Amino acid sequence: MTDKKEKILSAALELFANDGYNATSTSRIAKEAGVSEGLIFRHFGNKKGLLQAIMEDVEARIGQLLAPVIFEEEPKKVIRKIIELPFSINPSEYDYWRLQFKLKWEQEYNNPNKMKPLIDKLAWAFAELGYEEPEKEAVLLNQVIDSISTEILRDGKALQEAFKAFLLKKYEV
Amino acid sequence: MTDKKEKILSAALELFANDGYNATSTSRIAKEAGVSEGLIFRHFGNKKGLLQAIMEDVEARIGQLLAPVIFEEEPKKVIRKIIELPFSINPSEYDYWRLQFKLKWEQEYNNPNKMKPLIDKLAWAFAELGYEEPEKEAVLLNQVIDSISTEILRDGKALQEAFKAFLLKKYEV
Amino acid sequence: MTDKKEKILSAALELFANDGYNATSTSRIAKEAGVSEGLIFRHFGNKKGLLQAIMEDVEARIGQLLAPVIFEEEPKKVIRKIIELPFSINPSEYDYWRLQFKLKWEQEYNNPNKMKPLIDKLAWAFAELGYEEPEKEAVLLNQVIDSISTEILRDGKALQEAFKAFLLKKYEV
Amino acid sequence: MTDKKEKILSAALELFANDGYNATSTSRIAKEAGVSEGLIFRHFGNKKGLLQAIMEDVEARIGQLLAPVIFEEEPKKVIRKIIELPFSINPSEYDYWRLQFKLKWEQEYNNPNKMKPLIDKLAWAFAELGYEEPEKEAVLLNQVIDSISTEILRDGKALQEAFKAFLLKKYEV
DNA sequence: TATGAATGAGTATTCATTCAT
DNA sequence: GATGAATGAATACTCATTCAT
Repeated sequence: MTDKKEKILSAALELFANDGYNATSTSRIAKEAGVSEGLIFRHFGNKKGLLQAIMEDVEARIGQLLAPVIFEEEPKKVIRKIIELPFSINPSEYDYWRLQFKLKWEQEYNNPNKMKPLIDKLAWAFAELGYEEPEKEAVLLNQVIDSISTEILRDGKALQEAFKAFLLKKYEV
Repeated sequence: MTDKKEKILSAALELFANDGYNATSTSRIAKEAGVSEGLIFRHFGNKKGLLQAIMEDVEARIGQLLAPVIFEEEPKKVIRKIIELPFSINPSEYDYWRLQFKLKWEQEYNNPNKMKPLIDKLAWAFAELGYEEPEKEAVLLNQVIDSISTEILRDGKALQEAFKAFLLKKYEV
Repeated sequence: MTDKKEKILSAALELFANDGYNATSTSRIAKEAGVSEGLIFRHFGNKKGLLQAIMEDVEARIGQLLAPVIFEEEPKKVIRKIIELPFSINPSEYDYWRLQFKLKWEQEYNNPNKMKPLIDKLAWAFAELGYEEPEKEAVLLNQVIDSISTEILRDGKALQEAFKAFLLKKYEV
Repeated sequence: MTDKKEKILSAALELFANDGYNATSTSRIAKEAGVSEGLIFRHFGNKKGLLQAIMEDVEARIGQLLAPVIFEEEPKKVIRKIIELPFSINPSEYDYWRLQFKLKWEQEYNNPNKMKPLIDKLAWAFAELGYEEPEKEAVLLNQVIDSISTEILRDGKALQEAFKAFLLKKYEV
């Protein structure tokens, strides 16, 4: 991948994540990336193609983040790791996540199955631990994690630290 | 309020809620409302003014929806009512809520204090019921409600009904 | 029809006729018409719509030009009038005709039936005059007229005047 | 001439002939020719240079096609051969001719003298055969041939075959 | 109040062309 | 000879907004 292509990707990620896809013009991306506007289209075909290229990165990163949870074998640790998940995101990667969350509301890019393996793993863990309705417990915890992530991405992680402790205690993990 | 002004408001609400604020042009709003484009500006000054007018409606409706919870005096009923909240939204009002949730991600329009009275009431209820960390429990439940609302607005309420029962049981309300 | 709409039509006609449809940009049309570029699209939707509006004018004019021939009742006069046809076009209308001829080569706009009534009338005249193969004679003369028109539109009518006399004599009309 | 240079020429010929010079982008030519866009400019300097190179080919082919007429010594055969001319074009060469005819309307490339030797030869033949106004007869027949060619290139030769017989008979050749 | 003509700045995208390799 | 990255100007078209009526 050429230098300029990467510059386009990172400028676009930042702008899409902060201002939204529709509110970001290709001309601003080009300016921010220090690149001619035409180059965006040579590399990505059109604006949507640029977004898709970024989303591939996003999905790769989600995979990386989820891996340690998916491959954890001890039920309690599974739950602990999930609760810690939103806090373990490197702030330098917040833009990826912010974009991911923003796109939830644009049908075209919403992929609810992305979190499926995580929920399945959670359900397994709750079952192991003898919870009565493990699938529902899994969905519930996933929702909480989702909300916490949203808030961290919007307002930073400081406010939520206390909440993490609360959850770890509640789930006894 | 004149007939045409109302038509503009309802056309704009629908379009903003479904396609997003930026992706909706004033010309489409005018067309959908069966009104000249100029009239939008006569009534609301500019596009942002139109959004603000709609958001005032949205906030009024949130108030109406929250009132029965806020004024409930029995702790268990407070919690039950909150859990039932997202299911009690009339589908004809989904657009208001969808818009509200979409704008969460556009800083300018995000007002995190909107839910403050609800969380306070919840905290009070949990305290009454002897929970150890009532404020955190309140935040937790609010987050879950938030997630469920998101999913209902996106995919309809059918899928979530089972989950409601699960929560009511979990909180013993 | 508003003043500015007409100005757009006449600027576009001139430019399309001289430089061709593809080689004429909407921005140049706007400049030539003394009008904002956006107005072209408000009035005609898109560039093709503008061309179509012009072509409707063109066809109306063709109709007007052919009428005296179509309604002529005397065979010899039919032929004479057709031969005189290309010379009777008002130079102020050359742009309409030039455009018409240019578009012959763009499938989308080529309508070979436009001349059908003329050829039919010619065939009738030749039949009346006892020609052996009146339909073919009609096609032949139509072709000659077509060629002459082409040349007049390109180089002016002076050069072709002598040729008109030649044809009138040849057909004894 | 290298392989790739020829591929560019033939791709460009096809596209220019069918879509027109202006409507054909260098990038499409490159794609069609299976060649990098830069190579077009290496070989032909610019887009116009490419067109000129093609037009040289076109003119060579016109020369070849006219030769048998020009060198014919028997007047009747001259006329017969000219009438047969548009039918004797190999369909694999239609693109050359189509382009030639299309460019007639773009002043820059219109060369009305290209047909001069043919018209002169025709005039000579008509004079030999005792026609009263041989030059005018020559121009007339040339025009007819021109029209027939146009139609053959647009719609194929089948429709015009009957017309050829008619002309041969009319001119008694 | 309401319209519809009009605008100027902006949008995504395409184009012919250059240049280092 | 050939490529592919890169550009700057242009292209068709859209947008929010103004204004005379």
